[in-house]
Amino acid sequence: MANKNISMAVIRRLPKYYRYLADLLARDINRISSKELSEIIGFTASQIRQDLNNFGGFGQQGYGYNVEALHKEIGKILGLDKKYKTVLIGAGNLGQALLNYAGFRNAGFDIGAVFDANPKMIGLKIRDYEILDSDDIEKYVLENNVDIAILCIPKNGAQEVADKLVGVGVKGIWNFAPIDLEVPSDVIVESVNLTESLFTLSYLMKERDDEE
Amino acid sequence: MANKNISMAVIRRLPKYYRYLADLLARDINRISSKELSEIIGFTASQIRQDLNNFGGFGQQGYGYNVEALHKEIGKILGLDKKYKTVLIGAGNLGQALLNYAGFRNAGFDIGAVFDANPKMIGLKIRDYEILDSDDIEKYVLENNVDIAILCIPKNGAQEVADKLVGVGVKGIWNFAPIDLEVPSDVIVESVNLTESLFTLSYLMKERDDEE
DNA sequence: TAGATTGTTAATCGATTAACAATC
DNA sequence: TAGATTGTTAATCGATTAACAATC
Repeated sequence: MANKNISMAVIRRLPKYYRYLADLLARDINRISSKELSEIIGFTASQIRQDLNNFGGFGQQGYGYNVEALHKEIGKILGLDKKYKTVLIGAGNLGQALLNYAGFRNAGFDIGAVFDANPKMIGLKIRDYEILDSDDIEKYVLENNVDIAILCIPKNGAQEVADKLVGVGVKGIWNFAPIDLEVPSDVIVESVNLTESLFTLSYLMKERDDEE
Repeated sequence: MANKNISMAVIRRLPKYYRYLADLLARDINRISSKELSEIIGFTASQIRQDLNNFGGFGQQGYGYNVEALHKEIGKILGLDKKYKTVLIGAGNLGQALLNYAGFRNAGFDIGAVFDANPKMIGLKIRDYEILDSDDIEKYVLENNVDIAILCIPKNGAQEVADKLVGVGVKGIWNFAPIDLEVPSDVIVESVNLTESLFTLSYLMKERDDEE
């Protein structure tokens, strides 16, 4: 066991630090204080120092932080140097959008195969991937030691697919199905729920209109 | 001004209540206590009662909550009965995936037009929509009183497009570009950042592996 | 009525912010 | 050295949980 329980609030700020530091690097800025970073990222300087100190003392009194070094450190903290064998399940529009998404390679997620349950899709090629039959997922996962599955399937059936995946050793799921998957505690689920995001926008728009 | 400042934490739980109540309705369950709901949704009964009481006393002592009535109330709180004129900007894979996404109609977001900057895309038809030239967005927004824009374009240029949209009166943006848009305080931005979600998954996987 | 469960106040917990000694 | 800024402790703020009187 490595880390003293880092809270989710902190974890979800890390990608933001990483992104803003990359922007600074691109602008050839190689030194930044928590105060300056605070002004561009919108967190308090105090919070920034607290957050970073969860993982180590990356700064230097009187100087601030070295942008390149800090960026690299946060990349390591995020585990972007690790490689994970990944499969994509569901080759509909959203699945295809994700397949075209360059972010995977940067994050070390190597998509090995794409599956779909629709007979009309099986055998088609998208982006170098021949779409495989969903019935063969378990076999593939076992033979290829797949770590992570990206789930782009409808709500119905998502839990069953997740159960199957967990049964053959998948340890992480990036879930786009609008459902809260139930998995054992050693399996990680990170969900992107478009409906919840849209409903939140709806709420905020209504609240905005009420304030007039 | 209507509501005494509801915290974001509460707001982001509302869609989840709405979804679980819909599930209960579909199973013909028409009465539920905070304790029972707690067991299926995973929040404490106390939190559920606190959350709901921000908006009114929807329950009845000794009885619990009427599922159908509560579902309807939360729908109203979320503003799902309101209609918003919407445009989709960026007709790439993700844009197309969203266009096929049925959720919009339920949430009252009526997509009136689809835009893209790529000359090869302009004029093509997807799902009854002829893709229009991004150069004509401002004109369209003004003429049609568009309320909300869905932004499915790359990071570069996203801020400029947002500026344009705000300039012609757009009041809400559902943002899929991996950037923190800067907008006036009366404009709502709800972002879905896939990279941040993926990086969070990466962190949690690494943390999980460290614990072995 | 007795039992159940809410609405709401009070207590606790955790996260954010402020402050400042340490130190580069 | 003097000035700047971190790392870290203490204070504050806000969100969650517990408790219970009100009441259906």
